[in-house]
Amino acid sequence: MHRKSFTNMSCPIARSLERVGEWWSILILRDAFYGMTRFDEFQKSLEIAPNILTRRLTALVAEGLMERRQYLEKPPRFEYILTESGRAFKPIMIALMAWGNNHFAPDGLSVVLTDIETGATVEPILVDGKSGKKIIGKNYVLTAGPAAGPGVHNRMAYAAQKRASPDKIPDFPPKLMA
Amino acid sequence: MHRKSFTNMSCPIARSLERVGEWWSILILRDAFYGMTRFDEFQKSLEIAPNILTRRLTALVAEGLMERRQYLEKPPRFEYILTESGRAFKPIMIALMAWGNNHFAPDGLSVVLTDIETGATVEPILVDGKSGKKIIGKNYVLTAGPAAGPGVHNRMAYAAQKRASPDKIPDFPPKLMA
DNA sequence: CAGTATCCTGTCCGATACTG
DNA sequence: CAGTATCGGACAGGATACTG
Repeated sequence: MHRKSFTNMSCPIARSLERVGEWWSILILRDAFYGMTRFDEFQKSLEIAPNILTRRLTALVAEGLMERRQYLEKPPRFEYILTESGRAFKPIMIALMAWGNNHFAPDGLSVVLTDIETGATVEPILVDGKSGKKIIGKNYVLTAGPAAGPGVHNRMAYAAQKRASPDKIPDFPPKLMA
Repeated sequence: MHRKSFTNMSCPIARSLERVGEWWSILILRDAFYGMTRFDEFQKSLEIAPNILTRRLTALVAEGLMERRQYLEKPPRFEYILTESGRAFKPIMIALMAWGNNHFAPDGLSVVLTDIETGATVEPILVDGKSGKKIIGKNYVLTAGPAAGPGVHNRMAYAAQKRASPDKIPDFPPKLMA
């Protein structure tokens, strides 16, 4: 992160990113979620140098998050649209937004999530899709999944789980026991 | 992002980050969520150069995401613990994890979220805390909040909202109308 | 154990000029 | 409109040595 500051600091997402890392790509995705598709839309919005934008866009396409599609034969014109993986990034964007709004919004909220049917402002929270319970604080831990190797994270996750509920320890990953 | 590849590519979070940007800081936060607090825990886990770890840790403290606390008088020993803002980053981490799990997990899930009471694996989804409705796809848009300025995002958000529900347009931001 | 001190390298980015 | 071509600078990150 060697930009002095992100383009639009009144955006809570940008503010969030300012705290954690790098991220032209994410800002491009953000604009894509706003509905932008064309090179110069991104360029004007982000005030990014054209060569850099090309680079980021190319990378996003290579990573499968965006698709470059010709929408005009002559003159040849292209647009950049989100792929399914790209669209699936939206919850992260929303989570970043919520974080920025709740912790780094000195001047009030500059972006909110809106329910398109009711027009109501949404308060995004994470829940367990199965149980419907809110995911908060200490009730949930990151743990090793079926494909995990025997790393230090697994050991810590296993220990955390054991501390919390000794009788409910799952049987994976087998390697953990070794 | 000029590391060749992140330390542990079997971690879906790392895999996610690989797609979007930079991020030692996030990996440190990840480990903090796993329960790590000490310098050498982070160092061993991340295989990061000590000077870089110092730099990142210092930055995280400066940004208010972690706190450096002395836990031993002599010899002086310090630990790094998440602040409230730091803990609030967890949903983003979870969202990143879910994204990685759902879209970039060629070998199966290596990290999952676990309900500490029941031991069940959690399927994290975003919902509206007020209405309880799932936040998916096209039903929700990022829009300008009360503190927003008259930027292009506002115009696009406004347009999107108008397209979706012409009768439910909110009265903010006033500047938008100007 | 918990860092500090140097030096070096890579690359991400910024600025600018130019093209069909 | 949608980029490509060059050049330069800043800083994140890497390697290594050293300290109380």
